[in-house]
Formats: sequence, structure tokens, C-alpha cells
Amino acid sequence: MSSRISDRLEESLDEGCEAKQPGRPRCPVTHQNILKATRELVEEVGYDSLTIEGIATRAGVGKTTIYRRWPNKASIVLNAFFEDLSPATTFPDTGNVREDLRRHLKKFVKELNGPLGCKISMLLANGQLDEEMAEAFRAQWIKPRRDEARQVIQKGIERGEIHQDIDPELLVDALYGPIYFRLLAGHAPLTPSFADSLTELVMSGLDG
Amino acid sequence: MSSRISDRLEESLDEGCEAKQPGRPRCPVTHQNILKATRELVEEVGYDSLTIEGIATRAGVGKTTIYRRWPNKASIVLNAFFEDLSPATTFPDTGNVREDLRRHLKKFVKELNGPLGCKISMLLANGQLDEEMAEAFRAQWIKPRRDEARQVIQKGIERGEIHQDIDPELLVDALYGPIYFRLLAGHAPLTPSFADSLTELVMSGLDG
DNA sequence: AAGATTACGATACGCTACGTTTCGATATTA
DNA sequence: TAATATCGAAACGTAGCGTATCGTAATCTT
Repeated sequence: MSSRISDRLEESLDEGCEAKQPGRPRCPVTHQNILKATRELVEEVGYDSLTIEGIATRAGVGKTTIYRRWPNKASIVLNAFFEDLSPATTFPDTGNVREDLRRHLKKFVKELNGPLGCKISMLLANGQLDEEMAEAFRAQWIKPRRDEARQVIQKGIERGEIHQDIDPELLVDALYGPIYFRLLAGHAPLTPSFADSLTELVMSGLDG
Repeated sequence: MSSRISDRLEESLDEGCEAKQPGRPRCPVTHQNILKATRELVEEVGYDSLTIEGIATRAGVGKTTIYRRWPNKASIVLNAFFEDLSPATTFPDTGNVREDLRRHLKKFVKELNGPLGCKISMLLANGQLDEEMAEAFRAQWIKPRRDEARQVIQKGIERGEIHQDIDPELLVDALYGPIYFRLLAGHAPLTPSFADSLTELVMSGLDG
């Protein structure tokens, strides 16, 4: 029930595992066509105006084929975007944790102004209406990135660049929370200088 | 076109301005019944399962009556919630800005764990799909609260409790952004101690 | 080679909700 | 009283949902 999306994602990643089941196999090209059509249509008409029938027409497949592979609209979109999102923004390694974080925030902010920003906010928004979607988004987007940032911070603590009393988990939120907030609320622009001054503000007073 | 919601909101606030137009006047009780039914139904079935026809039935009015007053679902919900949300969380005034902020964050976090949290996240989520909704949310929820917080911070700067180089705008984001982020992403709980340690983390190193 | 099994696209289905229109009745102003 | 605007009820055409059925195509098993 609560693992429907995960099941489908696994299923689609099982291509290497050739169990040689009887019957006609699913066409992998069709799979890609559907995901591509989904990505295109979301950018053209937005998530709420996106329809399964529209995807089917654009992809040149039957509606049945889509329902055979995904349970609902949300999971198709999720699947379509995670194939696109997967390559994580890697952290720089300047030897100085503060500088690493500053640069990463700057790069992240810059990317959020592009199509990535639309995708993230759309996935987060739909997470509010669909717990399944929210869970998948946390597991596949939020968590791996938080883990990476936390490791960088941990390294900074071990090197004595950040005070050892600081909770890495909290610091990650303090650094990235405001960025996500501006992305979603849109009350102020996501500029490179925002990333700079935010890093400075948050990191001041955290010396080891 | 882009002022539809605002128009309707004005319209509904014009009750004091008695222009004495001809014809049967709109029943104000009906108005309240519709908004009440909307609030109840959103809590019961969620925003996406909310239907105009459901609201009409619950409120005991015709569908026509609703469409005569609001252009779409989003604007009804917006209207219904802003009537409920209006009483802003007032800031404490302990004489110490740091303490004021800490207490306010704590109170805010506590409230977000209740129905307020559902409403905020729902409104923010729908703002991603509906720019009109986003604008109204910023104007009627985000902005007044940011203004209030910024004033408190400004006072702290003038009193010498916060360094004068600090951008109040940025500090507001640094304090409240992470809270909204946890609310929306749900990767970590919104606990009172989170508010405490977040305040401490952000405010450290900002002394006048 | 034959048969079983599964996916495919096309089509049709019942359903729900949309937003609009029409209607007779009702309340208010001039 | 006449004009005007709102009211609830009902019916409308439209769109998209998710499902079921169909004949065809591809692949595995025997």
C-alpha cells in the first residue's frame, strides 16, 4: 500500500536482473518514451494540467500501457524526474569546510533558478498532497544530499574548523532551509550573494 | 485576470460600504456557511479531494451561489483560511531581542504541529501550482509576519544587541526558513528544542 | 513447431467533478 | 408596483479518471 512507488521504481531498475519470465517482455523504449513525454508536458502545461491521456498521446502509447506500469500521475512524474535528478551536486573540496559549504550553496542556488527549481518545488508541493510522493522525495532527493552535507560538516568538526558542540543535522537545516524556503515562498530572490551572506551569517560564531 | 482573487476578497470585505445597490443583497450568513464548510471539508478529506459540489452540499447552498462569489476552488480555500489565520502570532517583549526571538520561534513551532501546520503547508503547496494563490499567500501571511520579525530585529540592532552589519531580511530567513523547510519536507520533527538550538546556532556570533 | 504467457494499442465504459445555463421564487430598492 | 439581483435546484456538455475487453504481437517452454 505505502510502497507502491518504491515497488515500481525497483521494478524499473531490475532490468539487469534477467529472470526470463514467459510472455512478451515490456518494451524499454516505450518506458523511456513515456518518461520523456512526461517531462516535456510538465514543463509545457504544468503538473496540474498534466493528464495521463496527454502523456499517452505524446508518447504514442496506449493509456493501458501506462497504467500497467505506474499506479498514478504522481509516481510517473516522480519517476520521470528522478531519472533526471540523480546526478547529485557534488561537493567541492578546497580543504576549508566553510569555503566548501559556501561554494556548494552558491552552486545550488544557481541551479535552483533553472529548471531544477521548478522540479524541486513541484515535487515538494505534491508531497503535501500525497504522502507516498513525500516519502519517495525524501528518500531519493533530500536524504542523500543531507547525508553528503553532514559528512562534510562532520569532517570540519574533526578538523577543528567547526565547534564540536554543533549538531551537524541542525547546521544542515540552518544552511539549506532558508534556500528551500525562498524557493517555495518566493518572497525574495535566490541570488548568489544571498548564498554568500547566508553562509557567513550562519557560520559566524561556530569556530572550533 | 491576475487580480481575480484580490477582487473577490475586496468584494467580501466591502460589507461596511453600503452602496445600496438595487436587487436582493447577498446573504452574509451564506458566505460564512460556505467558508466554514470549506474549512471543515479540507480538514476531513484534504485539499485535492475537496470539491465545489461537496462544499455546496455541506453548506446547504446551490453550486451557483458559490460560483457567483468565487472563481475557483483555490480562492475559496484561500479566503476560508485567511479569515481563520488573521490573528497574527504576536511577539513577546522581554526587553532582550534574542529571548524574544527564541520564544517566538518556539511558539511558532508548537503551533505548526497543529492544524495551522496543515493549512500553511497546503497553502504553500498550492502556491506552487497557482501563482495567484502564491501572491495572495505572500501578501496576507508571509509579509505581515516578516515585517513584524524584521522590526524586532531592527530594534535589537538599534539597542546594540545585534551587530549593525546584519541584514534583518537575511536573519529572518535564517531563523524561519529552516522551520518552514522541516514543515514542508518532513525529514525531521518540529520540536521545541529544535527552535531553541536553531536560535542559538543562528544568533551566535551576531553580537553588536 | 505448437502452445502458453504476457505486453501492446485501440476502443468503449461508467464515474466524478467541472463550470455554465436556465428556471421560478424571493428579497430589496426606487 | 416595477426593476433588479440573489437564491436553490436542476440539467447540461465537457474532460479526465481508472477499468475492462479485444485482437494482435512478441517471447518462452515443451
